[in-house]
Amino acid sequence: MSQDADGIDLDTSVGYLLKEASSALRLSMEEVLKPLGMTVTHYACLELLAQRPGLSNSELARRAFVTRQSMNVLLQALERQGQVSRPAEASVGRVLPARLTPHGRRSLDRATAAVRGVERRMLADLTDADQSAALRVLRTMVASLRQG
Amino acid sequence: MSQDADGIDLDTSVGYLLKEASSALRLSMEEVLKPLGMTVTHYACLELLAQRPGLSNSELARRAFVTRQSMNVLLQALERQGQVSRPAEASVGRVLPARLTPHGRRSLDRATAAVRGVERRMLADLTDADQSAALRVLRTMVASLRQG
DNA sequence: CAATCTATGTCAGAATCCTGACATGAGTCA
DNA sequence: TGACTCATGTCAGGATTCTGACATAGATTG
Repeated sequence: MSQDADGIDLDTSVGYLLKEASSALRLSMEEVLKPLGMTVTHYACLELLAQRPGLSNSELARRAFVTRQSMNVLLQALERQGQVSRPAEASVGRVLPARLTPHGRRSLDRATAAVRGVERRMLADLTDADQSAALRVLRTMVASLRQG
Repeated sequence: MSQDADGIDLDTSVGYLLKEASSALRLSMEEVLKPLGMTVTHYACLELLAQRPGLSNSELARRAFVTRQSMNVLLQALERQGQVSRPAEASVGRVLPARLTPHGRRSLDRATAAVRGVERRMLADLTDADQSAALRVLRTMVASLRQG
């Protein structure tokens, strides 16, 4: 039964539970975003632009955990829909800073309300101390993984 | 600055950090599994079969967080490679119980060692109490999300 | 100053995964 | 018993995402 002789016990593995929780969260988000005609990456992109206006395609990709190629096709679609605007040419280097249009802002507001509901449900049975602990532990794990 | 007026603050959002941690973990796992010619889902499938021999394709899919269609093409490939065996026809219903072959078992052992190293690094800076708290909090979040 | 390195945006192709659908077998219930 | 529901394995098609590659611009380094 020990983890040393046998494989990794999935029921007590932080890694497996991390994947499970992340998967459940993504599913719940897709569920509430679908009626709004939005995907999770789509929402993430708008939310990122709301908090850091002028983020580049590559930066958005990194923070949304997709490749810049994927983010670029999304940005092109969002530009076509008038939710995001980018200058025709770069003022410095090759970076094209993206910004939310008023239309994109309205889309985001609807999505944020929906997503906030999901996050609230996810945290409903946790105390404030639990949530703080979760933040600290998750940040520690990310840092440890990255310095590999 | 409040979460009520503005959007969701990504830096203090448990949901965003969950995705970030999960993404970092997946990246690290891909990194160590690639030299072994294995994907994360591939590894997950073998690990699941080691712990619950006889799991069906659909069950494996659920526990590996992919669709049964995706798991099925993986299982077919693993059968071709001689890592997994399934009976030609079902003895009851349509369920085809899958099992690890000795060859699959050896592949899994190599992968488990690699993955255990990743998980160990991820948890290196956490106390036992932290890890217990993480397990409890993650389980609570999963349960809350599922009863939506 | 020149060479190298790094990072960006973008294009094309391939791989992956999912959505939709079908037939089959088991359980449920009137 | 018969109708209904549910779950399984599987096939085909499409959508999404990634891998690889290229030219370009800034930073770094000798």
